[in-house]
Amino acid sequence: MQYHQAVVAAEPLVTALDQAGYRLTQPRRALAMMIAGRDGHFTAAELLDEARQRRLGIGRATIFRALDLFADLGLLERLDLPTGDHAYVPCEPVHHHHVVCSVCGASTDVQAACIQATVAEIERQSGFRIDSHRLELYGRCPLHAAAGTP
Amino acid sequence: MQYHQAVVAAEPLVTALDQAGYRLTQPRRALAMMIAGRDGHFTAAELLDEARQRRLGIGRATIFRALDLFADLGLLERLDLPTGDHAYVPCEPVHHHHVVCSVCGASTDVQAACIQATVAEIERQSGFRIDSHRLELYGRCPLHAAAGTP
DNA sequence: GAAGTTAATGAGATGCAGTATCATCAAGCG
DNA sequence: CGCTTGATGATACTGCATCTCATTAACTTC
Repeated sequence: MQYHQAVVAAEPLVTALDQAGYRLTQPRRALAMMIAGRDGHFTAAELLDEARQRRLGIGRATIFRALDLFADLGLLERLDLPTGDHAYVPCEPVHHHHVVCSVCGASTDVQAACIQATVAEIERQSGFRIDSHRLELYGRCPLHAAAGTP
Repeated sequence: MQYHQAVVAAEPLVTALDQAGYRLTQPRRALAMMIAGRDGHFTAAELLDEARQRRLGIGRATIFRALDLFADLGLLERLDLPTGDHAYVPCEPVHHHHVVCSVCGASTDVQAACIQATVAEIERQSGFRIDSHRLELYGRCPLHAAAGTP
């Protein structure tokens, strides 16, 4: 059983496409449903598998295109797991960070306003002008916090 | 001209291999030199090119194995650029973060002790137990700070 | 310094993620 | 209904990374 985060409904994805002027095609609707049905992060390969198993007849290119599209619209974010895999996380289109459970893969978004101080400190330390940053956190969700204490 | 960070000497890489019980082979020495000669981050592909141009006769598998090895020993860290490319950065085996210049690719390490507070805040917010995190910062180094103000 | 042991190597094959191409299809519009 | 054009999917392709395995050479032992 996975740690439940609020399951994303499919409608926001579909309506966002509509509002941005993209066509609401069957493959896109199907992908929106598949994404909505997932907790936490998922990979393109997982969606490919699911689509194939369900005989939806959706091509690989379409899946990558749709993921790119959702990412452009800020509804998905692509993140890099420590394993080197690329995963996607459904999220709100505001700046935030991801916390990923290393046991079950559940993830959740967090706002970390206080990181601005850290960024400022780093600008001072390095002399760089920081434009953007990515903070990814790995740990164990409440249901797995007891497992394998490091 | 790139922003100069301290160029890493090859010896630490070589001695670390020795101390960890690995053999000091010619390809590994050559790669240590190549890595030491680079500022900032580099990709596996760049090392492959350099090895080929110099006719060192080092196989691609050897390069990837050596990079893995150095990464395991904590002498290199693999990081994911926003473009999706994988790069390696020579670094000290202590926890730190990387700042990467988006103009010239120069990078430098920073310690961000104050991030502990941020992590604690996120643990509280999310209920997760955080084991590790990665913070990657993108911006412009002192030499390119003026370029393309966003 | 020579011989033996075995980690390490390199060439090529293979796997796999992601992209490009392009003829066909269907969403939205009138 | 029919048109226009964005979207699709089959296929081929690219490029990074890994696997396999026979050969090589680094370290050990004597």
